[in-house]
Amino acid sequence: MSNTFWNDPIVQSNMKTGATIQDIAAAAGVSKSTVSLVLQHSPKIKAETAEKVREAARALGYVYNRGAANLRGGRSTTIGMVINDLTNPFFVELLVAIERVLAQSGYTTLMAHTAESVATQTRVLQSMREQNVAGLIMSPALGTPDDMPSEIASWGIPLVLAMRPMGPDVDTVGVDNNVGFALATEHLIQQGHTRIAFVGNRAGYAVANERRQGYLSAMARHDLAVADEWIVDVELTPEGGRKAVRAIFDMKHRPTAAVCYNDQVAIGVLHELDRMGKRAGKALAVVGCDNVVAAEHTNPPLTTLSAGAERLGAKASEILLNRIASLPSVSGPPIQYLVKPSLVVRESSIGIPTRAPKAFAQ
Amino acid sequence: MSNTFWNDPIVQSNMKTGATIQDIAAAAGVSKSTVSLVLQHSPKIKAETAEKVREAARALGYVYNRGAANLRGGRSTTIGMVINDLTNPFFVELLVAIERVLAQSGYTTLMAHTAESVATQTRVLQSMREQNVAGLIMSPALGTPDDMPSEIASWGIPLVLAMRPMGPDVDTVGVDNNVGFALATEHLIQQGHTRIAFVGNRAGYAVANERRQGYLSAMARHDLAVADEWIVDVELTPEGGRKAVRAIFDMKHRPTAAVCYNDQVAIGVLHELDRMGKRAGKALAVVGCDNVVAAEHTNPPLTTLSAGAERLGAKASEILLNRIASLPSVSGPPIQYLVKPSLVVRESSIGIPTRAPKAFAQ
DNA sequence: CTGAAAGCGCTTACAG
DNA sequence: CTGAAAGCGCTTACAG
Repeated sequence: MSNTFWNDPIVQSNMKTGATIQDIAAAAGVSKSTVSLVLQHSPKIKAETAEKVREAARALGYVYNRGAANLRGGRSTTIGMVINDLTNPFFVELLVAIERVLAQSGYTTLMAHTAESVATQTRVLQSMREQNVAGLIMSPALGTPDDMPSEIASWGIPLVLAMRPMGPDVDTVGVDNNVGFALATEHLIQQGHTRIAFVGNRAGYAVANERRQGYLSAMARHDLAVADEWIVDVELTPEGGRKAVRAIFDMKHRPTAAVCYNDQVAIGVLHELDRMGKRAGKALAVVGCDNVVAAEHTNPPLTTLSAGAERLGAKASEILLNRIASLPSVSGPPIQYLVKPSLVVRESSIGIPTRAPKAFAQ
Repeated sequence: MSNTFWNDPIVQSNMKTGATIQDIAAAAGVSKSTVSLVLQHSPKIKAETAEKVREAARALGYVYNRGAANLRGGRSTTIGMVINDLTNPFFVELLVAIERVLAQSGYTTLMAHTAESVATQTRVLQSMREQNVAGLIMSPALGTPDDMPSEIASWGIPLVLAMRPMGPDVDTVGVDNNVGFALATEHLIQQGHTRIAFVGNRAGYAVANERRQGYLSAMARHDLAVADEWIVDVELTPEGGRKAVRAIFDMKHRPTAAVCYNDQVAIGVLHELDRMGKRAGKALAVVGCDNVVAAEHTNPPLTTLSAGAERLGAKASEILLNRIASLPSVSGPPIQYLVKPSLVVRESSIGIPTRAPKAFAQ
């Protein structure tokens, strides 16, 4: 086991297996029941007894075994979080916000990343179910089957969707994409643009449809025609954004502005413009969506829609915790919490440095 | 419970509490023991019996209760991951890599974020201990007390540190910062620079010391003097990088190049240069560290040190899984897996666009 | 090849 | 205010 030729890494190899409430009971001269109640801060136990028990627990280096408690009590204090894309900083900000709120409420977060794979997502959900999670927050992978929410419901596990709605019967936290993208488009129109592209089309996916629709409705409202080629179908990545710029500069009736699906795409757009020796805001006005932290530090800084990952994450946690608290009954109608985004105007859409970025509320 | 004024969200409120192995045993006409063995794919059970049991399990919609199994079996299949800073994409890439490897090995990842708070970290570790994690991977918060690793060892939980070493007795996965920053500095010297700044000094922290030391050793090796003010002490954030640029352009003997603590800082440097109407690579050659995905899409693209978050994460998981497998004994000497970073050269350090970035191995 | 029994560490009625 | 007893869902020797 130990070897004379090296120093073992500091791992306590033959620990006495941890103390249990049984050991505490013996040490304190009371019963297991009493120890358990003390640990739960029950008012039923006399203060002196409680103190004696706590003292014994301390002396024995006792560690509460939450798994055992959950098994016996029929509860669970872990919550599963399933994220489709952690390479997008927006989802990381969301994750951090959720983890913080849940931790404050005494819950532990099981984290899983699907990388937009439905197969991975299925596996991960199965695993979380076996881990007996008390609830799930999920940003579903693209292509998730429509019946996934009701399948999860049949497991008896409350579910809150984040950012990607799947119908009115599922608790959801997200963004009013239609309103947001109309706002972004209006901003560009107000800057005098009439030929405006939409970059990052993904026909068939709800969120993409809403965003495109918001853009189209603003264009229509101002009687601005939209050429087919202006709806640029590229991947929702920086690389997609770069490709879109090349496409745009090949068009005969070239747009002078572009609304991007999200900041990831917009960052690619900014990058390709720079590589071509062009300046965003001059050669092409650019607007993104999500207001990731990095959007403040792009060159030039990126104008973008903001809904507040922090707030959305907190709301998702709150809804889920309420559902869990009311089990086994259901505490009210399905909740669709949709934030109307505001526009954070920076240089990428207006061509001159703004020293004090203004947030225009919708 | 149900209300006539709204459609309840689809949450199964009065689920029959899930089937257990007991139920399966009854349905299949065998004992609990047999069911348990079938579930573990034991070769001791006859194929026909196993099939009959599996059939019954399927019919009852049985879900394995991993918590109960772990309690009885004295094992644990969850691993805790404690990350100091998820706003830095490098750590996200690391997290994703680790989570993927652990999931493949049948482990579930408990995730926690400390935001560099030692107090939060202490709380989080306590919670993971109560959750009975089988092991811990941790990127410790700045200012973590030196005895934290031995404290965790005394709990009997294997620990692997990531990116931030805490002495030779603790299993660690990380980067040879000294070698890396010497390499980065040499690169700038080869470009003809003689006045080179180091941006992002944090005296007293091991990693910062190593990085500064690597820079200083390269300068010394080429007999280049280093003015005190060139060691720029700023926060390790984009904002810190911006501040550093302002400081540098106020110096009388102004440096013409800067080695940055990490990509986050470098991105701030690039940004402030742009705001001042200057071009990185021309006005100031810039090198970062981490090779985050975004470094490829900055304007101009960022030259940076790369150690491969993917590889580091995989290695950390592998080391931890080996330690767990060998418990309660210790499988060998402490492991210090230090990657020698390579330099990915892009435009920010050379002033002209590189179409095909080359990676110079150390 | 399969079953009966004990027990992982805790909580929760139920008595007293 | 405290204790004895049952049991959460599983695994693991031990018999047969």
